[in-house]
Amino acid sequence: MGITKTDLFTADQNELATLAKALAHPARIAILQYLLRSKKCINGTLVQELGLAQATISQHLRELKEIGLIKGSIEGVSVSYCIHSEKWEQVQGLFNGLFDEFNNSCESDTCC
Amino acid sequence: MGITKTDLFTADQNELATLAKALAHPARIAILQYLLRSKKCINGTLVQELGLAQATISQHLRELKEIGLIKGSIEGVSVSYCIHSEKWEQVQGLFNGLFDEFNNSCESDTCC
DNA sequence: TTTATTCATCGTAATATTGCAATGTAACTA
DNA sequence: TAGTTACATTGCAATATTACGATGAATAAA
Repeated sequence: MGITKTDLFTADQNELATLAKALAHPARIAILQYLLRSKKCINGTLVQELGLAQATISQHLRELKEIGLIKGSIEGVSVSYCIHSEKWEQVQGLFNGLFDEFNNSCESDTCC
Repeated sequence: MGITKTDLFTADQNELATLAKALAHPARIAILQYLLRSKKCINGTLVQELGLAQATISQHLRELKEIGLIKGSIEGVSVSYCIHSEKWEQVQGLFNGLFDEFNNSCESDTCC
């Protein structure tokens, strides 16, 4: 049915899945990496950088913005995007929470 | 067109996106957490635990297996799944690589 | 051998995602 | 004001995902 049954899961599970979905496209990974390295970016630069159409980039930027991973501020004619630090730290925390469950349960003893 | 232009991106970007996609569903997060906590699991238990149909769970398990995050071994009538440790560590490494770019570039100075 | 159990696979319906051309909108410029 | 620039939004086509009933395959028990 193409619709996820979110009511079956915990808030954390849904949040983690939603964040993972935001990262689940190489263009969005590339945008985030570009942002992390150059502090900020604009749509036009990314069109040159990534080779996708302007409309497509804009759509990916909107997704990242809706999730809260990035924020954009108008600078004259163009829009400057940058990482949303607080959210980014929260994301790191959630993923590390998952990874820690592995490190705490599996690394020491022989599981499977 | 519903098809990702993977050729525009690096291997790492595509790999990270593919892994994120595997985590981009709360049922798969729940399965992984259950596995991390109880070392192993079988389809039937997850049906009870998650409340999704058996066919649906099987499909999610297959996705996780195809990516390499888990592995399954036949135990009589049932199939026992468990975390694939090596792959899991690799995943951790890739995500941490992304997170580190943030920690190295943003945390110290005032970016945006 | 028949029956039950457990999981995988198939087929299908509903919905979501990806990508882009075309168009809309807001701000700067002459 | 008219034109230009930089993005956003809309509308659409192609493809992917999610979910589940029905069915298939393999093992164990009677």
